Amino acid sequence: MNVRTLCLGILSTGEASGYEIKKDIEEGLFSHFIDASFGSIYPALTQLAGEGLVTVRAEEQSGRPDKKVYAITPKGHDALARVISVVPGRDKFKSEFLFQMLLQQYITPELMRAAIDKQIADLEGDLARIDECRRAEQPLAGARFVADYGEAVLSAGLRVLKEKKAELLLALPQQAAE
Amino acid sequence: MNVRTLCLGILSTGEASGYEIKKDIEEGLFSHFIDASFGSIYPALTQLAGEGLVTVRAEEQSGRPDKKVYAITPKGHDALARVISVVPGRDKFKSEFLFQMLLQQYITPELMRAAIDKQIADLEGDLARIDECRRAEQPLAGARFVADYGEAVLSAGLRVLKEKKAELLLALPQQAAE
DNA sequence: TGATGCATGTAATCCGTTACATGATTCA
DNA sequence: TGAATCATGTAACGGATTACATGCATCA
Repeated sequence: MNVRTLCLGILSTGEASGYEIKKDIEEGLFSHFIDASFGSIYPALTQLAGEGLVTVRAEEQSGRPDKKVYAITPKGHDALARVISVVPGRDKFKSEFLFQMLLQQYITPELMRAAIDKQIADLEGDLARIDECRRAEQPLAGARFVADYGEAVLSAGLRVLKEKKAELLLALPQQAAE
Repeated sequence: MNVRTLCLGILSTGEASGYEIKKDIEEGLFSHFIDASFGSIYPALTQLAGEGLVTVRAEEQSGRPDKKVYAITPKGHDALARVISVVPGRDKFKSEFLFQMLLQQYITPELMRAAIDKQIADLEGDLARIDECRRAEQPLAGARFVADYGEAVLSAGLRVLKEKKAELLLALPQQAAE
């Protein structure tokens, strides 16, 4: 699933500018299972507009570039329905953290601790974000399910991490645990 | 973290050919948080050998191309220790499945059911793989932790999915649930 | 006899990130 | 005064996937 489809999906919930789409991806319900940068979002929107799948409207602003507000068209809805109508591919999960834990013999106890603490902070941050999304009323049908799924997965990881942290640090050469 | 480092990491647990490395990535402990294809593994190994971070030994075989067995060198160990000694980046999780669940209004009940069933099968497959890894004795220090973490995360997702499956299917337009 | 596993490699292509370019406003 | 937010865009570059090329052995 590419940025093109992602933009179409977000626009299906209401009009938005490229900048706002980026924020949705970073802070919204999409945030914990999708990524995209401006460098891919802006070209995707231009392309989508060129194909008539979205419309553009320039909103004038003082002291800033015009805000380009995109809205999905019926043709865009059709295209979205089409690309989304295939059995989805496998989830992809990449974790430098787990790679590091596997190869812990090569790192210092300090780095080990820093890595674990960062991971805990990341997970807690993600959970907080999901919580916020829950508060805000979501226009999407599956919002609650996605929030529940994300919360379950993230808090399961967090739980294991907190349980095993002391053990992981104790197993290291010298140096006491926290 | 790139395929180069990944190969180095796998070779740190013992010598292997490119083909075997691929199998490790697909079936071993690495499988649920890393991906790589032959198209990236073979060039990475050639590069690594060129830099003296690994050695190559050709094992003759009947009726097949020589098997090239790679082994990490002290220089390779140093390089691995160096690249691994930074606080890891954020986990990256991509899920077409969750995207589809969010946009469920656009898909048919049949596809919905197929997607959920596939996700359940994928998760169960991953869990079975972790279980197998646990049985096999792992040379890596963090193996147990990574297995525990992976199992917790995957089974949390699986639990939610099974709990909400009926609900998800009932929420759809016509068509009865299973 | 046809799929799957073993075994290596290259080239085209895709898709995306990072960095750069520009610049006003607002908050601390 | 310096950072963060708003706002859009391009170009260089990187990194990996996919498809192609080759071919024997084994199992069902």
